[in-house]
Amino acid sequence: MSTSGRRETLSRVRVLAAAIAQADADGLESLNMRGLAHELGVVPMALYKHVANKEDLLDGMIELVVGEIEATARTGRWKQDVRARILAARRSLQRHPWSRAVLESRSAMTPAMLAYLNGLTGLFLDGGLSADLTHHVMHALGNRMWGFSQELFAATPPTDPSFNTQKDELPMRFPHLAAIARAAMHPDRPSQGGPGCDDQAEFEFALDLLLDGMETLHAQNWTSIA
Amino acid sequence: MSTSGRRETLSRVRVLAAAIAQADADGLESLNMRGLAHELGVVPMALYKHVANKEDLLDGMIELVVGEIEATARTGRWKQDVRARILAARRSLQRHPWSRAVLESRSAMTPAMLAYLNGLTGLFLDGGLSADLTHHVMHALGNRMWGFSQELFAATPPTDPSFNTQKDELPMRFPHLAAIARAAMHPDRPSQGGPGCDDQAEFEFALDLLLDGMETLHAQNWTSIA
DNA sequence: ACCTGAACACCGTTCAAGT
DNA sequence: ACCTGAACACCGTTCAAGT
Repeated sequence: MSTSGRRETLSRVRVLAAAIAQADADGLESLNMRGLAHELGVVPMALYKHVANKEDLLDGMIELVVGEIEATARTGRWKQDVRARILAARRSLQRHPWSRAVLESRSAMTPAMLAYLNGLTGLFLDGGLSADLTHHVMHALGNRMWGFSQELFAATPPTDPSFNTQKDELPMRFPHLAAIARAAMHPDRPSQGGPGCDDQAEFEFALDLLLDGMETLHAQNWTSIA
Repeated sequence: MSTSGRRETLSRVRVLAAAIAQADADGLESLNMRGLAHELGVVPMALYKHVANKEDLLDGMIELVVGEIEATARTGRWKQDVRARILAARRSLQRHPWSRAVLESRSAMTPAMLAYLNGLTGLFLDGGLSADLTHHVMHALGNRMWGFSQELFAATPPTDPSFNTQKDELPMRFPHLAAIARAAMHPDRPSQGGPGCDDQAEFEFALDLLLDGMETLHAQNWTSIA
């Protein structure tokens, strides 16, 4: 009952931190207001003093996580700096597997998100890219600017009811997929993200592909009003 | 009561079609089993004869929508063929604004998704790209292969409680974002997807950036075991 | 004025009672 | 055996009754 017990006084960041811990531990679908309140040793309604509702809770969680993205040191070479910054974002957000779904479900920007976007944009502009090109390459980066892999392609194939098929039949029906899956198997790589795929390597491949393309456009003095 | 009334006999595709219509009309969050049953003039439990549960319903909706992607004609030039196929996917999925969220929430592939992936992969392989490179470029395409814009960057800025700020203060806090927003304003473009952004143009810019980069790698006989 | 338990309005889905 | 209404086990959130 006393304030000196194991019960600390509630605050918004304490609520958000507990929510993050819960989502980290048991997944986003396990996060609910009642359980979160129980975890904090308070009655559910007590949470609503610190968050307006569940949407606000999710906004706050993202705000904290995005705010932790490391402001990487700058070398003056924009391509390297952008690369480092995005890989830093990836390190931060990968620690919270739920962050991708929550980020993508947000409809409004938070200050920390805007700050990250502003910083990334500044790296391009300071590198000499025009505002026009920078605007376009920011769009081209898309959600990859947060360091997410686009894991949909790597999702597991089967478990469909109408799929009453031996797994041996899959290569017959989808021979091209089988071919590239075989190619990915060849090297003895750590299997992660997909069958035989190195998720980090795939991410960096895609990022470098984009960055190199941007560099080429910049060198060509690309403009949208062609 | 008679089967000749306005009540047609229920089937899986009729359930799925009604669910798609509902999500198209009022958004994904408005889709629920009870309301869907009401719409179809049946009792909620009747749906469970045709879909195992709500997850299965969502799987089926995606299956139908992805199955409608046009199998575009082939010219023999892989870059052009991939471009056309992806823009066809975009046309199909853009008709259903909920499809992005549902697709990305799926953890297992459905047959129609595998068929689309297999077809797209085949365009690269038939174009002469190695299985190794094709595997990597499929990852690099990521969810853009479905034609989604990565709209997170274009989300609306404000509506944060701690953001007690005149909107005039935003350019001061995020000058780089203001600079590229100004650049996007310049031409008299149809505003869509973001402030002053042409969503379709941005999508094609990013797609072409990727395709051109892939072409360069292919010309260089790129391999992952460098 | 503040806190909080019960209650409300929803869900997806189970289950048992009816036919 | 099949269908279906009621019920169950959850939600997020409101609200009114306590202090």
